[in-house]
Amino acid sequence: MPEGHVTHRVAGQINHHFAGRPVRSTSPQGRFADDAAEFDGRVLREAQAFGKHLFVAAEEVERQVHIHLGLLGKFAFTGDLDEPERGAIRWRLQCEQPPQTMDLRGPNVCTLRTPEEVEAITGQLGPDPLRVDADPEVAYARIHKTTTPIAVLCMDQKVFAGVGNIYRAEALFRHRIDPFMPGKFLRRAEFDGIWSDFTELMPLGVRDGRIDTVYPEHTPEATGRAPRVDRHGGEVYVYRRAGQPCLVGGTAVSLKEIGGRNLFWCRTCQPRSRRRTVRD
DNA sequence: CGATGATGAGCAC
DNA sequence: TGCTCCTCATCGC
Repeated sequence: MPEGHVTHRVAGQINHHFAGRPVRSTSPQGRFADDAAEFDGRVLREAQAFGKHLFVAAEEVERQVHIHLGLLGKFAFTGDLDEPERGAIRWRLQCEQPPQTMDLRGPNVCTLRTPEEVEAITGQLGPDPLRVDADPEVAYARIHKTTTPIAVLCMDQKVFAGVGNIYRAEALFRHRIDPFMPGKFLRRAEFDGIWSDFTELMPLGVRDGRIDTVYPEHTPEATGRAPRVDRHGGEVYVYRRAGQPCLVGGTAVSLKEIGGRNLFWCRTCQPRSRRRTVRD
């Protein structure tokens, strides 16, 4: 479940359940065993998310656990200290009081990083809409000087940290932006719309644990349509709705692979723009 | 460039 | 039963 809202949500859960408490740290699967042992018996200090990257610090340990979920990684929290070791658990974190078990499976990255390495990783990232210190001007400057399509830029972690396939498709739809528009031709108002969508929608994703992007007038309750059924659970306009009617105009939603990822958009609501030569 | 791999839920067939 | 996938580093051509 890996867009930035998941990482930030998990950071909150780790802090809630483990921060300030001594932990058991193991790697039932074995691949993280030596590193996990460094945290074993320590007091957990803090988990922090930067985009899709998660860092966990413990007292008296210089290095931090660095986790990137990739496409498949998942966290599972339970209040059961005897939770069966089902599947390949890369990292298991437990505390006694109150009882809590956290299991991490299938991450792209799970390793210890020195403070210098942590800084190098976070320094590569663009502004994260879920962090209060995020500076959107950094993202605008990068978009403003390239001919790369805006749909690709929205997924570039050096432009927006934490944004993934769903939020990019939905933000572009909500602002009726042609996904193939070169970044340098994006209008300032369009950029502001994208950024404000990320800063409004992603915190809702952190809070609810699902991605909802439809305006009140397009919800199932407002229109009488059936709720969406998909693994991600949220109400969206175009993501993974290829061939189905657009919720606004009825046009079949389009799908095209671009940059190795599936892009969903509506050709009617997000028409190919007239040639643009001047930014405003 | 494209292929590969971490891994398992959810859904189509 | 099999395919997809909210990702991205790495490898080979």
